[in-house]
Amino acid sequence: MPDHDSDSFLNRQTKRRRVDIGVKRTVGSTASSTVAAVTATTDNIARAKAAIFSAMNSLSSHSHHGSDTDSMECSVVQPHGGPGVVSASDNESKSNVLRKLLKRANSYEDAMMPFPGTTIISQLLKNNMAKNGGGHDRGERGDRGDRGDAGFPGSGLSNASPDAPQEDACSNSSQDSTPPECMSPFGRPHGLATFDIERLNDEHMRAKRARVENIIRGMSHSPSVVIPAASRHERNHEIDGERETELDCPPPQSQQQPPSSPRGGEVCGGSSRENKRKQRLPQQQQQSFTQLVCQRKEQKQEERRQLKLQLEDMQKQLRQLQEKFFQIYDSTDDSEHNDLHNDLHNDIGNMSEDSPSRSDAAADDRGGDDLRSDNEMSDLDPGHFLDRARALLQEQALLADGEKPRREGISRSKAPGGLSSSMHAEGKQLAETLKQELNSAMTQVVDTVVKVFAKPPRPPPQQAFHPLSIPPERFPTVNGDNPNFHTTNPRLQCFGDVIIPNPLDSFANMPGMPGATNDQTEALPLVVRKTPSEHHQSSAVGAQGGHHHPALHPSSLSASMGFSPPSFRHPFPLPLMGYPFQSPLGAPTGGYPGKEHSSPDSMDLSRETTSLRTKMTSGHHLGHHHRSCSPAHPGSTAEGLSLSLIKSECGDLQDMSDISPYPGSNIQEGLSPNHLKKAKLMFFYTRYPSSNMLKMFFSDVKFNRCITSQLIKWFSNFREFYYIQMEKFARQAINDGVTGSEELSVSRDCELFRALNMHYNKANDFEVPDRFLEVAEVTLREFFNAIVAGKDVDPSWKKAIYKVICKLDSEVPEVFKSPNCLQELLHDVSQIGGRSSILHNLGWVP
DNA sequence: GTGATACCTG
DNA sequence: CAGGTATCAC
Repeated sequence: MPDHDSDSFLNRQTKRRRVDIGVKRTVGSTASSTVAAVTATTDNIARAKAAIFSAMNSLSSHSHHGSDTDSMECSVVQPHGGPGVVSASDNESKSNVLRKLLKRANSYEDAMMPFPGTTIISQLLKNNMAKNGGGHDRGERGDRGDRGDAGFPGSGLSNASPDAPQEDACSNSSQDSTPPECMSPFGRPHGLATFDIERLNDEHMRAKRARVENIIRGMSHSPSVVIPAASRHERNHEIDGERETELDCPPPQSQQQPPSSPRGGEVCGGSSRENKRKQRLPQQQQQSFTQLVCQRKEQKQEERRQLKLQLEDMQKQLRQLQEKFFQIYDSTDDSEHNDLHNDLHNDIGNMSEDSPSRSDAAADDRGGDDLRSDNEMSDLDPGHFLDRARALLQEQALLADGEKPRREGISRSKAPGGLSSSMHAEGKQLAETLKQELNSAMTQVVDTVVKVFAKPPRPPPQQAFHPLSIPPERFPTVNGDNPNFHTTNPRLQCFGDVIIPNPLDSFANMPGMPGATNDQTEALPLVVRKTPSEHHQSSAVGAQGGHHHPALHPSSLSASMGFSPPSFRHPFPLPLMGYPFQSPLGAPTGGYPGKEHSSPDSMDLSRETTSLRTKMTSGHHLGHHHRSCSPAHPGSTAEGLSLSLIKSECGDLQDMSDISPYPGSNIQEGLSPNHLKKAKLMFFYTRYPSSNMLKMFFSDVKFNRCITSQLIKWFSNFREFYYIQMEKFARQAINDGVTGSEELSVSRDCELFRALNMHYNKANDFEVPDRFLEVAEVTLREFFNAIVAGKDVDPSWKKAIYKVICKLDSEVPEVFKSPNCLQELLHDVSQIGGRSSILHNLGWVP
């Protein structure tokens, strides 16, 4: 609304300005121009309509213009001297009415507008007034007249009116600061007796004159006359616009005048021009004066016709409205109908009166009605009253805008009063019926709305858990895992997660999850779990079991292994997160002091989770445990409510698409210590893994930007340490007197290797591939040579080495692709104890 | 502008 | 190991 208002306001202003300007330009065009202008602006139209509507009445019935009216009109009217405008003829009366109406419109506009009399209407009025008053003075004079209400000095239309006057006018205008509010000056034609026609003629003439002058001016731009426009003040702008301005300010002027600028802007751009114009005008005017007058008359008549038509139109509409109004009552109660009818007629009759007086009259009538209505009201059922009011409102709604205002007021006021006691009973029934209907309608609407709101966010409760309950068949797994075990297709889950169900719903539904396995039952709704068999299948390598939630599956291998497969999703989605939560795991068994993160900030959470993870790792390597960072969170609630998942973190929905290609495995929200360990081991094979590779080998992690970045960062850090060690040992070798890189070698016994192994394979439970030793040796030599060559002076001297090393990456054994690779590898080592088995798994053993 | 990387710092 | 920043390539 505000915008609209402001806009409208601006528009109005603009329009107004424009109009004003237009007036000035055309000046003389008055009637026609005015009409056009009026039609041009919707606002004006609306007002005009209202005015006309009221005027309509006056025209049809009485044409008396109460002095009150004038007084009411204040700014505009008063100046005129109200009574002054006595209508001698029908035409005159009409014109007066219109004038009043227009005045009103003006008053409205004035209030809004910076400039008082700028409105077209006001100008029109002025013109009319001017005619009456001076009938003859040229526009210029009129202007002056404005300044001095009393003045109206130069009534002489005298075309010839000399320049002096004109100039004066300018100066005067500037001097006279006729309050803009009062455009009336014009309006207040002294010669009230003069006929509208005359006035119109005058106006037309002036307008035409002005136009002609403008044209002439434009054509004959005589430089000779240049008068300093020292005194021009725009307050006159109105005047100028109509008269002097018209004359003085040529089109250019109008152009120059900034619409927005207040009067000042209105000042004719070039005083010189004005002067010129003024001087010339007289001549010009004389020439075409006759023609102008004729045209003016015609225009005016046309305008009147149009206005009449409009009024008639409105009257028709009013009748229609009345009919409708009565119909309503007819349907309800005849007796009342009559009353209402009468009332309405009375009102209408009042309306027909002059608008101003009408309003008063209406008020009076209303007073009477009110009294009556009050009495009746006491008997009236409130509901009844409301119903009636509603009906009326509806009716009104159907009607055209312009006219309604009045009617509404009337009808409303009457409505109550109109209700008769007889109607009371029936009315009650009607009211009841309406109430019921309304209630039912409202109920439906509410239900609909509720449904709409409830559904979108996430499918009803059950849907929320769909991932779990949906039959496998419907969601074929990508990796070909046994569908039966894949109730939790990662991808599906992800999508499902996107929509966050209402926590309450989730809880509510939890118990009844259909088709939920035992795990599921225990588990949280969103938790995705695999059955033991599923776990095995899910892993490429096969073998690991442990995807179960520790609590649920304490015996799972995972528990024993450092790696716990993540299979559990957080049941409670955080409302703010647009993302699903997979709770990584099981750590949750409550083993972790983990914190619950209710914080919506996913980013922070992610970091936090990571940190926690890291800490946890270092702190306690919970044997089983959490693979994902989020692990910590779940902890607080045994249920695994791990809000931690919240961490969907960085997770952009986009990232969802990055989900690992291996749906078979459970996807975790974050990286766990085990992932770190795995990454370290992978470093023995690849120093520069691509993001795709990482996704491949960390298929159990839901990849998103954060995860990817983190993994990359891990490897970056690994490299950093690696190269630091290489440089360190290279320099050490140099210091030790090593002369050639050939002398350098990296063996499992060397200090360098131990340092590296300690860093990447602290537990030393992993057999470092020989290939790594080779790469390490190459790297060491590169550093050695570079340093020896003094390349280290170059800040980027290591880049060359990096290039070499990055090409030495070897393939990472498939086993690493398994989420449970650590379990497998370590398990084999620890449980089986056979290194050979591990090597075998890694493919290192033939 | 973004992502990847290197480098530095804590 | 993570955070931050700078650089480079796309």
